Amino acid sequence: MDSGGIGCINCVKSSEIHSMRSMQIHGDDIPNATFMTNGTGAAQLMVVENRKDDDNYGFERLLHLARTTGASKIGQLSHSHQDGLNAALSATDNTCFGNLSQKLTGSSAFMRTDYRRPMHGAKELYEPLNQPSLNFSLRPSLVTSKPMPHFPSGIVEGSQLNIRGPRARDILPKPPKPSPVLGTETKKGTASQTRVARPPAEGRGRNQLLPRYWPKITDQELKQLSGDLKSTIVPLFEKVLSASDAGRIGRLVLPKACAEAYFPHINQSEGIPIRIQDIKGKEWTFQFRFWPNNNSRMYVLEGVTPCIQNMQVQAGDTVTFSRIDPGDQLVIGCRKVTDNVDTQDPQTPALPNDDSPGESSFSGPTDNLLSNGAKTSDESMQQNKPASEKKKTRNMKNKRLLMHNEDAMELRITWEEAQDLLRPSPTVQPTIVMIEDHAFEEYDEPPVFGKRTIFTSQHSGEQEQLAQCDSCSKWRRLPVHVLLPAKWTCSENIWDSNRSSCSVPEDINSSDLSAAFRVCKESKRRRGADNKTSKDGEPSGLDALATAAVLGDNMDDLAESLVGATTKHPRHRPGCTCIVCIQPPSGKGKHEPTCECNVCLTVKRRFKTLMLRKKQRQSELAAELVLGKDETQVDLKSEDDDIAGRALLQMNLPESEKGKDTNPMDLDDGSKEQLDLNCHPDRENELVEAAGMSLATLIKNADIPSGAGLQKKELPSSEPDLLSRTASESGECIVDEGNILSGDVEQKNKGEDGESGTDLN
DNA sequence: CGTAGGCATGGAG
DNA sequence: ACTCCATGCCTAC
Repeated sequence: MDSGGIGCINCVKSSEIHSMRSMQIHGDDIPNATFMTNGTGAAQLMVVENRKDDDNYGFERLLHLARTTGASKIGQLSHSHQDGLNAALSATDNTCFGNLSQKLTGSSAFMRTDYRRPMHGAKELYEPLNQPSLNFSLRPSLVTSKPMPHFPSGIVEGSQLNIRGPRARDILPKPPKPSPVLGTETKKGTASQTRVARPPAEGRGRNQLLPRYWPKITDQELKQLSGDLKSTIVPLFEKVLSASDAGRIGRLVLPKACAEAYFPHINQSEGIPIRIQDIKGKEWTFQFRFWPNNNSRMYVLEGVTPCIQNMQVQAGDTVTFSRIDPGDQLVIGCRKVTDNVDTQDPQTPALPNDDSPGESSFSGPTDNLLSNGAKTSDESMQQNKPASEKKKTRNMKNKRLLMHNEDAMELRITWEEAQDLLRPSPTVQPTIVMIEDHAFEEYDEPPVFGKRTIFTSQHSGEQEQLAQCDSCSKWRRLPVHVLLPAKWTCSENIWDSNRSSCSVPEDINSSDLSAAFRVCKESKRRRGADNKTSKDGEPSGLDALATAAVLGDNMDDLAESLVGATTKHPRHRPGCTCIVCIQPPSGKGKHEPTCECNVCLTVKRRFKTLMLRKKQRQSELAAELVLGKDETQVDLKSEDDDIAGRALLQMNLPESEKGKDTNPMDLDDGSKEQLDLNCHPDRENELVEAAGMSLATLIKNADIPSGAGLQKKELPSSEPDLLSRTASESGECIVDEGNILSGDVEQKNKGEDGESGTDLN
């Protein structure tokens, strides 16, 4: 069960809870509920927190809810969430566990839903329960907005919310394979190259190992390694090297749980010498020891510098620890960041590399973060700052990067929009269960994520549906009742054989399309207006930008420049018209600040317009600046960030969204957004780099003095805020663009135009 | 003064 | 509230 559970249940059982995605729902009676998935789609939880420390009424309701709906388990969450989760997930019956009445106080209660469809590796646990899948449909009044990355995030009032368990499978990464045995081939004849987190091997307390330390060696690598060493290799754990690990001090901090699980037990702080082979069979001797630390221990391997240098790994790269089986011989290996671009565990913090020219969003080659005694770029950059600020900056950077990795998998979409994408089989009627005045829909079959389409009326008054081909991006008319899968192409247009090929021209003229977009947009706006309560009466940065976009220039020239789009970027779909894909062949990389290509001109022009409007607003806010200077500055710079982000973001919108009559920057208009469930963690870098312009460059070229609010160096690193604002204020979430907005502008600028950025301050 | 060793600190989870 | 751990920092050499 160990190996079976690791891919799923154990993900939840372990401290992976931190990487779970959550959404909060405020109910009338249930104070606060959180929906969670473990990132593999393996387990999903309905968590209801009891916010009143001295009140456990929530539990009784939960219990009732769980029993009524057939949830298999109900339990409580401790404050750390983990104990409760572990206990609850370990329970196999349908009862409560533990001392709930006592533990619930000041804590939480939760129930888990089970699904008819067994999750990966969880068969034993799930199937015997034989529970129907549970789908929660919450009344509009229950929902509020808090982003739930991974799963549709951001909740908009006024919508029914269906939470359907197995759905995650459609959009989440594939769960890890439960095959800890080395040399195991997953498919006949070929070893898998999929890099997955493997369950930890046997060892003391291995169940406590954080998944980020789980070895992520591919079957192929494993096979090769085993072959090279002519032994069976058991991957134990791995660690991304921190700057200090790779530093010349030569101390590699070992994760405590890993050290205790797989290294010899040591009683003395001085520890013991330990011999570890590298993958070439060369033997190294390190001192394995610990430092007392807060009644605990901190394990380090000392003297690793020669080995680190020999392997030519650096901060950000991963060192792996394995064991030769049988026996206790340890093997140290490595995996460099560049080998690993597409397979980085989203939870694994990668070290920053501001200068890397980016094929990877989280880190490229980390040449300047190094170990050989030279000042790293990081250090150099911070040289003149006081220590506290250095530290702060460093931590902010780490935090930001961590978020990038995690957010890479985020799906920025509102719950309301998610509703539109849910495609339960039309023949299946949900069972409505009323529990404490809350209506819950229950479906036997998992729903399917559908393609976003536009419903419109023809001149004859007949309703029709417009859908965009994922291959050629042409819009096709479809019968109104049609439910499309998430991916749909012209060839699947079985309703119109004349237009069932991408080669057939679009039969919808642009004005019709624009009109349809407009209708959708207005409809959505109306809904938004009904639901949204203005926070402060001030337009947000996003709104200001959208307004600016409306009042600013049109995008015709950009649209023109998009003709002849390429698909050179491997992550982008054919027909993608993002700034990367529309690059001229020679334009890979940089455009000079003086470049006058359409792309650059548009970026510059739009940015200039936006900055002018920004300036105008600043003067209007002058009085407020005097009154509450600091606070306003924070707001302003956030808005600047928004503006810059959106100016760049705009460049990445699909061509279809750059219609002449539609406002291409209006993120409120989700109707015309093609939901893209792919994540493009690398896209923000590409975007800016492809344009060859940093924010600072843009500002310069916009020829606008940086105002009081424009403090480029201090662009906020609080991406979640920005992102949640994007989600909640605009009511729209965009997968790719969410990343663009997530602070990489700053990184980018540091890398390409750091000095200018500083000057802007 | 430079460096290494060892512990302390504080952010993050 | 608590642990973990990256790294700061003090002290001895």
